[in-house]
Amino acid sequence: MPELPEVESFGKYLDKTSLNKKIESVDVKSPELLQNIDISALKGNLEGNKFQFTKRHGKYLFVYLDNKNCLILHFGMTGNLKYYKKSEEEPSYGRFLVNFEDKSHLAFVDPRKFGKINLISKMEDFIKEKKLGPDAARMDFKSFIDIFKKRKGAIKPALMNQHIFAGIGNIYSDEILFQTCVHPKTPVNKLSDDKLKEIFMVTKEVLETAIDRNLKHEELPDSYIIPNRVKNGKCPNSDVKLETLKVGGRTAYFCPECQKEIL
DNA sequence: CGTGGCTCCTGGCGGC
DNA sequence: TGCCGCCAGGAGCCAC
Repeated sequence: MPELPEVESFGKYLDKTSLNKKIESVDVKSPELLQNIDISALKGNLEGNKFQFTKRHGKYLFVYLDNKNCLILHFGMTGNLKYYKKSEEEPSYGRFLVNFEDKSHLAFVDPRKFGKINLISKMEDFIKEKKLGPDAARMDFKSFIDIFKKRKGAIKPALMNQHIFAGIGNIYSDEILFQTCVHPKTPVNKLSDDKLKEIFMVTKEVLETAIDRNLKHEELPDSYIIPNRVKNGKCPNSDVKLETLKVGGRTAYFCPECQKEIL
């Protein structure tokens, strides 16, 4: 699930449910998710304090505490947040539970345990340490063009590379390439300036649309490839059967008619 | 620099 | 039904 638009939604969900409540206790059920901190230090930072506000960078959610430190959540492939009021509603695969004084709870749910939890005092330090590029929803055209003009490899892995721009993953990169009629293996240096500009514009638009629809719990537009990104799925424009390819180790779905390979 | 392969972990699905 | 292999919206590491 969690690429940039989903993480944006998780942030809004946390804002809506869990800010300014005193944290009574914390249950770390899967300590292996903790990266730069141990259980007691995490408890020491959270217990007795409150979540104040959230920020997002790429696929990371930064949850600021009133002690100025910041809890950092990464959702891996299957991470999610679940707020609930009664302990019998505790979800399966809750790896990390925050128990508030008002007896409600926020669970970090993650069946596959690819999620990661960090605690740090400065968001900027973390971004630097992880070498994350600018957030894809906030990138500007000039930096986009400067970076992509120098690239040589395939476009899809470049879009997914968190060191270039952060937030785009396998699913949304497929959408961006579908909307711009670009084959996922196209080398970046074979794309015209106009095409690069189009990719930039469409990236912004796709991310904004997905964020908007996520928040409203609405489906993506019918013209999108994502809802058709299933076995035997068809191109929403032509009814042609979608094909798959391994690109950068991930499965790309694309329309062989709309997205011709440039050789 | 860029790519491909492997790893972490768990559940769901299709095939035999 | 049971078992097996494969796949899954992430990302770090290593070898070429």
